[in-house]
Amino acid sequence: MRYWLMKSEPSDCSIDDLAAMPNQTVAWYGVRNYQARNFMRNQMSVGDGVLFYHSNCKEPGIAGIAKVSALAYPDATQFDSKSKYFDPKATHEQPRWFNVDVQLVKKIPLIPLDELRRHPELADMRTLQRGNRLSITPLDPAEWAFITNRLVH
DNA sequence: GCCAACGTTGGC
DNA sequence: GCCAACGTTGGC
Repeated sequence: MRYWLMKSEPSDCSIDDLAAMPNQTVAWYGVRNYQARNFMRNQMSVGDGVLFYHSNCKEPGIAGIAKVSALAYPDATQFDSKSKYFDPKATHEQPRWFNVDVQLVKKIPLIPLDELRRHPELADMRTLQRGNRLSITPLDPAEWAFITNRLVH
């Protein structure tokens, strides 16, 4: 059992969009960064905890709790020439990109980024580090516990 | 819209 | 394998 923070642009898929999906589940397609892909493909298990983070928006922060609901499988958009995520170098025999499914556990009152930054317990969180751009980052169990027990109201 | 930071690409 | 150029991310 591991814990993750996963960024989503609300203009693309917000917490409310996730809540409106069938089974409140979304395929986390479109990741085109090898480190983030490797986290999904090599390390994620069904049941892993996910903090659903709104990025690149007016109020960045944690918008909900979710979980991994399906192991990584080939990202369908890499084969779709009409998709902006199309990858001509990917084949069905040798897929390059993978995604897990993420299912909503609960929407929470937004925990803004500046609040996360105020807590010394979270000083080492990868997402808060200078220059970090990874859309998927692992969380320490202690960080997960602090956020879900202390910051979620 | 700016721009710092960082990943990727491709010529050599 | 180096590294400059370029593209993207994402907070502000």
